[in-house]
Amino acid sequence: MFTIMPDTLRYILASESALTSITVRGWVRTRRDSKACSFIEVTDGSCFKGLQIVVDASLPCSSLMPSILTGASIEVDGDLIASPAAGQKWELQAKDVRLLGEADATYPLQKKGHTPEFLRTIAHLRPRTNLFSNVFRVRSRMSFAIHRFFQEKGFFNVHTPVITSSDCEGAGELFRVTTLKQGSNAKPEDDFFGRPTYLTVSGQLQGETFACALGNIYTFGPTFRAENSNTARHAAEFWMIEPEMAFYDLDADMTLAEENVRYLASAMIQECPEELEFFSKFVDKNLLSRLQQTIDQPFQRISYTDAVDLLLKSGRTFEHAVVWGEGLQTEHERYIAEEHVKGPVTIFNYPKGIKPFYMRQNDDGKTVAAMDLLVPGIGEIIGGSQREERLDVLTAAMQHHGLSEADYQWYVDLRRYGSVPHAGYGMGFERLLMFVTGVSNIRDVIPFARTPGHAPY
RNA sequence: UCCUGAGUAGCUCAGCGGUAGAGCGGGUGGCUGUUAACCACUAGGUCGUAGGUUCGAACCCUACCUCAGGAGCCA
Repeated sequence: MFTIMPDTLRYILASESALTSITVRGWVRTRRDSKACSFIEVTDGSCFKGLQIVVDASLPCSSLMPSILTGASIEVDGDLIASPAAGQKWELQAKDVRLLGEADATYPLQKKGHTPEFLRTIAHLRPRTNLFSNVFRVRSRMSFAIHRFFQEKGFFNVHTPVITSSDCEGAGELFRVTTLKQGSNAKPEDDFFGRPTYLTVSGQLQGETFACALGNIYTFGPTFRAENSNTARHAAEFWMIEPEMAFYDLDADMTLAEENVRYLASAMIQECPEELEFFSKFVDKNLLSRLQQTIDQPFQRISYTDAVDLLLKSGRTFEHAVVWGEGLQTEHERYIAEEHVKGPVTIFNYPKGIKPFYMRQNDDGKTVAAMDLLVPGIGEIIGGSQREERLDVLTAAMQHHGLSEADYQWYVDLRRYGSVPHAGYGMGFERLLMFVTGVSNIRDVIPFARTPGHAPY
């Protein structure tokens, strides 16, 4: 049907001059009729803006107008001319309009605002809305920016497995992967892989093996947690970026994490200006200033011990008591990021009792070289650590956590053969997207959200 | 999983013991280089589900389901 690749609206709307005899394809947003002509607003997804098409009532194709309802797909031949009316620079003076696919009155997306909750129930159609087309264009560009950030620094992208038999301890509940029939009493040895396997909760452990070979690596892929978490910030399937760097200590790790967040805030401003304008106007009025502040101001770093002190001295009464040795609660993190620092902040050197076995023990004997990067409004966006590279300390920690060395033999081998200091972190891609778009629910920044009890597509 | 709140027309909501309502969207007619156009008319509902209280329940009670906000777990 199409002999040439059609020009997108992104290209056409950026035109410096009028264009004759072009063809446009897209989906109808609205149609308004007047006596002499009809106005059709069309979008094709290539950019936020749509194109106004003017169909003269004298054209034969004007008889199609009653069937050109919101949601229909059309193809239009015409000339791109300067619009005589306010509201748009260009418009397409139609010569012929063809209806490609009609949409009747049952089309759920009307010419009016819809709630994100309703749009979640029609996840197959919501990318056609202003909000979601903007979100998913940003998602694509941020994904590319992440690869660019690491590739420009010479990092290698490693594809760690999705199916794994190792539990990255501390990361949460796992989804079991099996070919055994429900209710069968077959043993794990009879299963497809001859052992229990799961969907990965983190590529970190495998990432470490590649860092200890290629130097600096990163993973970027789907991650699965079977936690019964029902919040705006958790999904059972999400995408995570996990860099792992040989010869990095915690300080270098934190520096990279900060640079990473700053780079992506900058990419948002530079590469998604139309989308940013939309989000700043309709989603989060403070978005632009928050991104600008992220770029301009140095990130603060506060040790866990100092964080506990400042919380105790804040004069605030918190719902959960502030106790050294226990995790910081959401209200504590929010106070630090949103009221004390008023910007991104990294908390480091957490008590070892609340952190997993692989984090490097500090000389004080009480803390480990762990860090969390918190941003206002979202909380933890990055969590990382320097890894324990000393064989004896690692095996002792494993014993203390009740883990069998045999299960982690390959991981321990990294400390047995040419061990080096190394560090890494995990950044939640969806949380990053929430940060750069202002969208407040994780279900609205991932194409098809998987949350407890919900996987309809 | 816990706490709180909400489920009424395709969508957004009002009604809160006595005949089921509005705006948007759809249809019909009118007007207009219109901008989520405007004006008039019109069609459209087992009031989340199941029980209960009552002469009478969308409204009160109980259970369940779903969704949202907050909490925990974390990215």
